[in-house]
Amino acid sequence: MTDVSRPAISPGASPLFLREDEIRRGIELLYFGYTRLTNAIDQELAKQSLGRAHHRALYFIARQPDLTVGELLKLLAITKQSLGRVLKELQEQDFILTSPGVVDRRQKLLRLTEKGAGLESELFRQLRQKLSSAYVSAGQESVTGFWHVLEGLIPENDRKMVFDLRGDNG
Amino acid sequence: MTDVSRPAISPGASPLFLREDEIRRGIELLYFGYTRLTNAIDQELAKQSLGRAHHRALYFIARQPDLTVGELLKLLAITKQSLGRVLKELQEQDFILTSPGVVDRRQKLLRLTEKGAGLESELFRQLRQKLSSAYVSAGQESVTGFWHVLEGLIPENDRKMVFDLRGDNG
DNA sequence: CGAGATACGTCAGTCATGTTGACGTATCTT
DNA sequence: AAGATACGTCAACATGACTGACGTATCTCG
Repeated sequence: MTDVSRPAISPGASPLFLREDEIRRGIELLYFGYTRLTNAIDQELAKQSLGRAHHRALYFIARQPDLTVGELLKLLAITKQSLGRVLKELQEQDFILTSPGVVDRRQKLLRLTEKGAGLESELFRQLRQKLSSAYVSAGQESVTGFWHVLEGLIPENDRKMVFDLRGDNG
Repeated sequence: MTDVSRPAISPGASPLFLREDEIRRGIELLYFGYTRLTNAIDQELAKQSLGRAHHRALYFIARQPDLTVGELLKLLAITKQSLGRVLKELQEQDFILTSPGVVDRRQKLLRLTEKGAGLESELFRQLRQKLSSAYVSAGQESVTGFWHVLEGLIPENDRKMVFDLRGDNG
């Protein structure tokens, strides 16, 4: 313990030894990065008189066609009343369509119309532009680090839900 | 072009060639990671009858004591009417105090009271818990990658503002 | 000095998105 | 047949954003 220039405990041994500034930097970058990414599509959404809430629904339905209302509720973590309004508006404007569940007829399966798929892919295109330029400027190794840290922010109980978005379809 | 199983151009050569799945993964992790991190302090805020908007103001004032209203407006990117309400409530509940600008008396300098500093540090403690456990589980190299990608999401024009939060004070 | 720009505040109305609570109906499970 | 589940819906309300208009104090500069 004669060398005071470094902690006796190796960096990263425990969360308690992380410097405050590293945490604040993460908080700030997450805040600005997230808001700037989502800003990227606000104009396009406004053209269709839609908001962020509509986009989130649209996104997950695109990601998992024939998603049920219950599954979407879990992903969005909002009340069914809130989601109901959003889905109603999306349906009225012909962005989504629904069908009764095949195995369980109480369920309602959600799917994009052609119009909905067109909008979603335009919105995705704009998000991809921003995100891939960030990926490219940071480099592939940074990208996997980016993923790993974010995965660590998701509580154990929610991880399966998030990971299940990948793999079982496109 | 006889091998359709891989693109002819090497991965990462240009943003256009990034696989859709890598982009969707980023969008989803950013969404879930960000919301789960911010969820971490909702209960504590509710105890004080405050919301997320109050926390954001509190956070930046803690980060840059004697911040002006105009600077805070740029950081938050909301209207002065919205911010006005938030600051008024924070002041009424004795979390912040203001003083006229020294060099320019039109300005209003914002600063935390002792009570405000206490609350901010408790909220920070909870955010740090979540974020440092993510940092530790991902490893230091992942953390720098995480930072680099997020920096790439912030438009050139905004970067100085974000980077200036560091360095000139704690 | 005086005109205009700037920093900040404020009144008034609106919108988007979330909440709680209560109830109704169809369908599935046992 | 009874109860659980999936979904819908009515009503009231909270939060945090917005636009537009206007007022005051202070600074800057010709």
